[in-house]
Amino acid sequence: MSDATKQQSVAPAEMGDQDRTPRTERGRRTLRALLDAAAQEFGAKGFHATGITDITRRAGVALGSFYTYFTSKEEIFRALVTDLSAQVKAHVTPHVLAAPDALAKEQAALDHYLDFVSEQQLIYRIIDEAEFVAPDAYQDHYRSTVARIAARLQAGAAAGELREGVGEVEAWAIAGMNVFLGLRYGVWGNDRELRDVLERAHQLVADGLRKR
Amino acid sequence: MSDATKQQSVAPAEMGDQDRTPRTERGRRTLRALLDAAAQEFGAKGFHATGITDITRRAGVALGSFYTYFTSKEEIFRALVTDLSAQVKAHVTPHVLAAPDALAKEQAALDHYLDFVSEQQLIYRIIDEAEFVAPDAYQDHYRSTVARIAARLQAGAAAGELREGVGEVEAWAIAGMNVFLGLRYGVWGNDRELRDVLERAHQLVADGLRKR
DNA sequence: CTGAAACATGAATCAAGATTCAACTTGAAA
DNA sequence: TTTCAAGTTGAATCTTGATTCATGTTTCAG
Repeated sequence: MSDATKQQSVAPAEMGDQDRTPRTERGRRTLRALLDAAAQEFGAKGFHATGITDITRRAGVALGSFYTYFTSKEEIFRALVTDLSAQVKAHVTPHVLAAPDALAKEQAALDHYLDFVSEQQLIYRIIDEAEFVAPDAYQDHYRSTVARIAARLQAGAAAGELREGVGEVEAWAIAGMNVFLGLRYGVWGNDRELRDVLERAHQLVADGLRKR
Repeated sequence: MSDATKQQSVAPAEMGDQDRTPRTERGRRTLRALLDAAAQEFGAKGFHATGITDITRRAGVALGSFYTYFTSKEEIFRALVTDLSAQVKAHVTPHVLAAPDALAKEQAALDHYLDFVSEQQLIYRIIDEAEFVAPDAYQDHYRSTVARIAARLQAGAAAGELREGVGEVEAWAIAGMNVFLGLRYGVWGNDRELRDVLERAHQLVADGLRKR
């Protein structure tokens, strides 16, 4: 519960009006409790089905306190998306950096992405629902994710490990592949071994479908 | 407007209660108008932001008439998802059948899927939102879509055109790829030439990323 | 110790919008 | 023609739940 939103610096929360950043230790604790509770509730029931009261109840906080930290339900959702996006990145990046070559990097990325999704199952759905609740946050997430993939691919090509000319389109394709595999085998069902999924996907990315 | 939901046989609409299938020509016309209007409204504003009144207003029908045909907002949404799912299939299948070999079939599938998405932009988002509004309809859609892809791949392998052993996992990967490319280049922006996207994606699926 | 400034509280307010319903029309079968 | 099932109508009802606010309680700098 208290690790859904670990070391986050959270939202600026300045929105034209008052500055809602907590000034006290007590305040920071409450804010954290609200974010963690919101992650659980939104993750389990979705944006529209969860009420502010659900969030405050789970956080062990009075209804009115919510508005000390957020101006609306959308605002906390948006903060959560930003935070989760950073978490995915933080979870995956070190393993990518540690991988020896371009193809291994893509495999590592998928591997630890599947990891994260499997662990965070419900919570991960928040990012997907953002497509409808906070489209800009959703686009930011995927645009920056894909930008990182594309940069890796180009570096790999420059190093002579990948075909010349790979770039943005290939990056979107890989991102889509990863997301669907995560949804199907990480969230919907744990039937098939993730290791098997990983190997098959990687073979596809590396060498395609054609018989040789 | 009147072609978003062309020759559909629409929903059974029997749900434990009365049979709401129209018995008159007039009734069938109204039902059609409601479905078309709903597709427009849901597509443009999303499920929660569109009211029943928005739908009936656009359909040129009184509020109460809605409940002659549907028991709830969710029900019409579900009917729409089922219908759109069938439309995508209908749009893509003939071209797949016409393609000469396994790889060409996958290319044709992506090609005409991108087509459909580009044409139907907003409307297509309905299927995506179903992940949260009608999860079972969403799963049905993708499970059956993927089943078709997997069957094609297996047939291709049997014909000696594809690697041995390709199947479900590869099919999910391809589906994810297609969906993301459709979202990025079909819905979000028409910047890059779809032909270029198509070629790059196909090369990836056929031969992978590795330098040879 | 003391008094703002921060923070907490939850009943009351308010708006939106889904659903119901009783009265009215239409159209085609008899 | 007549009649009735099918279809139409929109004002009224009902729920739900987000947001406000007036009133307490805590914290901490000085």
